[in-house]
Amino acid sequence: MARRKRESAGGKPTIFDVAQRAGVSIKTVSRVVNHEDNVRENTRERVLAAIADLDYQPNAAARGLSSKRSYVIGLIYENADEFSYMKHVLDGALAACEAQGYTLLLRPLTLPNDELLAQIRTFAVQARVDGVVLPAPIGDIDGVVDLLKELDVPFATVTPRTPKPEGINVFCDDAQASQDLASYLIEQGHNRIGFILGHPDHRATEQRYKGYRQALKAHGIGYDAALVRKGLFTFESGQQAAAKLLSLDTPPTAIMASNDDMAAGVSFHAHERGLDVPGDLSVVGFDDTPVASHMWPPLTTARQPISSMVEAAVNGLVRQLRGEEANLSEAPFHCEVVIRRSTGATP
Amino acid sequence: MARRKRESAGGKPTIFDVAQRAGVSIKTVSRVVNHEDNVRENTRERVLAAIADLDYQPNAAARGLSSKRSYVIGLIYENADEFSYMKHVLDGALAACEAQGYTLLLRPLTLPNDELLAQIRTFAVQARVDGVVLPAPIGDIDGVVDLLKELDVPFATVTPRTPKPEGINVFCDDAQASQDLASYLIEQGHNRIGFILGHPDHRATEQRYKGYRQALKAHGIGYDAALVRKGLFTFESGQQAAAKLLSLDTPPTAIMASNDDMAAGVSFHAHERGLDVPGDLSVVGFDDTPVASHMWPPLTTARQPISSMVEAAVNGLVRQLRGEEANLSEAPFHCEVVIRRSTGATP
DNA sequence: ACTCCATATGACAACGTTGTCATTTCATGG
DNA sequence: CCATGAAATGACAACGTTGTCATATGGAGT
Repeated sequence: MARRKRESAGGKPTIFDVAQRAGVSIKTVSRVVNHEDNVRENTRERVLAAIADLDYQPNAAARGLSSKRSYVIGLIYENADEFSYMKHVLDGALAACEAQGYTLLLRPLTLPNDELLAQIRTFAVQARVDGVVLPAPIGDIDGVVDLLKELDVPFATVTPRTPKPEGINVFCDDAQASQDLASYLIEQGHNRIGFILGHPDHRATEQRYKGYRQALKAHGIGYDAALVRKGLFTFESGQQAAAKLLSLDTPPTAIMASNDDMAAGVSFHAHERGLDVPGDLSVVGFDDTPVASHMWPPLTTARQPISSMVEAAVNGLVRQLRGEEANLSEAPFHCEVVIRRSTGATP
Repeated sequence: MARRKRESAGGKPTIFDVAQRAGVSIKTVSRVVNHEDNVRENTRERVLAAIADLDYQPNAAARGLSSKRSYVIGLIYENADEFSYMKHVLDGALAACEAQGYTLLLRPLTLPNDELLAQIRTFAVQARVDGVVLPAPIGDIDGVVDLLKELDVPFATVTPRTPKPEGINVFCDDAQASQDLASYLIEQGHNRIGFILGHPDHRATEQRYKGYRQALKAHGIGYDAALVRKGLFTFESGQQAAAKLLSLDTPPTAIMASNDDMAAGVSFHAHERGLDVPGDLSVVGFDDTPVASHMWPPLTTARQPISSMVEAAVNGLVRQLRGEEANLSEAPFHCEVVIRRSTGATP
């Protein structure tokens, strides 16, 4: 007269309650919940009705214990002060995880970091994640991808493509966007355009630099090494690079920074020198972070669809975890150029 | 000759492996792992050694299934465009969770939102969180706290204190910091000081307004309602409020905005009008977000120890979950005033 | 040495799923 | 009407911990 287990106590309904109500075995309920084949339509409906009636929610712990999967995806990221890029990463990752029924587990890391690989190993093993997403610059770092392969943890990177991409890789046309920005400046009459490189550990750095050179070449403008300075993607490094560039005997009339923070630094320094932007100096950034539209003057820049890229990465990862084809498009995501008031015609 | 279970397969070591190696029962291993009493020092050491030898990590799913706790803390937050406040919230929450052995589960919400309570209910029930952290402005919203009490989900709020605080509440001295900022302006010679209110749903809004009025009163300056404008904590609302204030017959010589984004809007608008900051207009913000130090001129503002506050909230919550006294200090956290170049003497 | 009690340890049954394999059901063709 | 095999369903044992309760151990007091 009674099931052997779960005498329908006051707690949350379990798979037994649903099975009893639908008049089937727990295994059939499990099949319905997990969208498995070989369930008669009629049966499926009865089970779904019982689930709805009882407001049944599968117990994640039990599921994880039995299936040996955690339904957790790890997001390993650089925890820099500037977080606007990561905000978009987070939005995309959360949206995709939610849609796929996965939980997102955050693992911030500080860079540079000698123990990086050890920390990632600990995280990957200890947290029992089913897979890991590696946005730039983490996915760019030597050894990270190899480590995850060694640990046999599925992963997806969101970072400019390497010659031989490993695992799932989502990327965008940084170089093209950079070229478009530089071309725009050239069309405004600029022919001495300063360029501030990004952090050398970010693969995007070389892509953006490449676009700059391509634009010069396409317009027949000679390359001047004095106009290219190193930077670190920080506001301060942008200030410093701007100071050097504007102290040249023939200073540039426009400066392209490899990201918005450095561009803000350039603009800040120009103001300190009493220069007008864009009257005396045009300034260009990259990323379209909030600071780009809120600083004065607002910044001409390029916007990456970061959330969508990360969503695509998570979706690909989940498909792989489910044993399906990862099935990622080979085409890069497209960056959009945003023209604002920080750029104008040659003085 | 063999245990009944777990013939030491190739997989991860389990509590059985540790028990065998240490020559004790699994229950004793469990006791050691969970820091329970009544384990002889000698025994504890043997178990710990075995754990270290095998690199044993308890299985979270099994633990959760057995103990009926998830070891997950939910963080419900407003997913605004501007994320610098949330970055600090996140840092604090992650740090505390990591230290306490809990996992953080993120639940972004968009505001305003008619289905807010339903969404929170779904999250709290479905995600099986052990507790929830509610930073401002979520913790300020009518009904949220009551809902969690009804659901019997432990929670901690990080938001200005109400007359009768419910659950764990962590807060800081917003009003005092605001008063200090206003006093500083008055000491610089300003006596017509504009004030831009924050979003009416944030409890911090009234606190910061209160500090402004207290400073006026303390210095014997009359209150002028025309100098106080509504805002929404956004850049745009700051611009608009500044436009109104600067169009007055006798415009203010300084404007206090209730946060940095609005202050950036004020500064932006001042530039559009051709005004010099701080020569013609002093501008003050609140929060010390990255934009405050990166905009031109850099912004005088007040900095809250948000990470520490959220850490304290999580720690209090965890203590409560463990059945200990929540044991929170009654003293508010202290905000620090940061003087930068956006403020100066009266023109 | 012996009792007694607190302390330390162990045996074993949950916990709620999924995986494996056995069994039933159903349509189909002979 | 029966044999056949595929589709549908079910029985039951994991999964790795913690909670409960029973039992062993050791030291203090006689």
